[in-house]
Amino acid sequence: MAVRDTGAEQKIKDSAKKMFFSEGKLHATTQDIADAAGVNRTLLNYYFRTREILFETVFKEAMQEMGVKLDSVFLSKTPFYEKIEMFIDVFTAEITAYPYREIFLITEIHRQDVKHLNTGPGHSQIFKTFFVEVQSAIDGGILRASTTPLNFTMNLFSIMAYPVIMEPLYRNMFDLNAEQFAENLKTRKAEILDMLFK
Amino acid sequence: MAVRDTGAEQKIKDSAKKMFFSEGKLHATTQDIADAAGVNRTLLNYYFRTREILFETVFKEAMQEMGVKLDSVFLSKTPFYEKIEMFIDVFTAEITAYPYREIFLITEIHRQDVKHLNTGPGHSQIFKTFFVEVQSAIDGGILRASTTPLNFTMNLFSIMAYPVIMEPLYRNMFDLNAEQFAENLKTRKAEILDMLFK
DNA sequence: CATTTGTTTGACATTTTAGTTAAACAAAAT
DNA sequence: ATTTTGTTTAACTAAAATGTCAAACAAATG
Repeated sequence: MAVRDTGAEQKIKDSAKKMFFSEGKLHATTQDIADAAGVNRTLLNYYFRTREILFETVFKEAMQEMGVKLDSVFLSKTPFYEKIEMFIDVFTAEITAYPYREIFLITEIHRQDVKHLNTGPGHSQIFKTFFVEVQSAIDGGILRASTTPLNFTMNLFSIMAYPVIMEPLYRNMFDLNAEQFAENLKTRKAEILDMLFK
Repeated sequence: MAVRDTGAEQKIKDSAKKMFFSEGKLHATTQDIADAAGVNRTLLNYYFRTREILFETVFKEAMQEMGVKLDSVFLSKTPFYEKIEMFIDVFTAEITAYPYREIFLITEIHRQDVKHLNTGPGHSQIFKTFFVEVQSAIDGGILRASTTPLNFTMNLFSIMAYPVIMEPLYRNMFDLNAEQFAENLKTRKAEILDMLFK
């Protein structure tokens, strides 16, 4: 049978991911997405039936991509400090590419009718395992005694993600241009490690 | 002249603030807002002319309210550590009441046409003053030498705001119910202070 | 080269949303 | 009691956005 695959379907998904997750255009319409992809809007319906399904598809793909990458870090047998370093590197790459992905999820969850909120089930177990490791680091004196695995993990996510998301606001508040802000972000890995570890 | 003021205008603003800033319903329509306020949708147009103006109005009000509160902290003559404690208390109250306010701003900024992005001008100067204070704390050995005023401030914002915003996702990822999550948030002030200060 | 199969388009229908208008209404002032 | 002024509503218009459909198209297959 003839399988042509001119790449339109992929172009649409890439375009949607870029608008939603990279550019933060949470109100993008199907027309916006089609235009950015350089295809006719009807193709969105041809490939994905409805706009909702397109949303689900790209979101699930994005979450799964991240899941795979984070798992490769969390499940590795590296010593704790090096593991966190790896995590920072991987997560920084993710958040830089898709700073608004989680925000997209949250706003979709909060929309009138919640249909596709699943972040994937297996995650909870992986974090339980990771939390044991963090607890060992606390008990072993590598981390501050005042922290907990949950707080440690949330802090880590927060410190890496939030500044990237808030860039437009922070640049205004702190009077920084794009270069200055980008330059500062680079200095943060060392800072984060120093802050989290004792 | 007859000034009746049945409170509809205020009800609309409160309803909009609640939907956008508290509940994170960034896609709320004028009908949604009117319904939640218990008024006829036409009243939104009567009082605010357009939906855009309503957005601007509630956002400016919300930012100004926060500005006043933060200024009262930043400009107070309290010693540095106590000042940060005050800040955490004030900001926690703010972020609990309006967790999605800044996210709303960011998504509006990223919308096709950027019209009302002004966060207010005076802020930049206030932060410059605060940054001097932070630098003194670094020089005085109260804060880690590896930090900078900018990083210290962004970390503070991040750690407080992000977990609240991400609650629906984190509860899923970490398998927590609403009570467990709320309980944990309460433990964070001590943790944050311990992490930020040497 | 005709057929099959998947792809793409334009035209249309439907739904949703924002904005307008004129009239009804209610309370205060004259 | 009537006028004035501000408030509220229903009905309507206009625009924007989603979804459907039939026909055109292009490449591989027989």
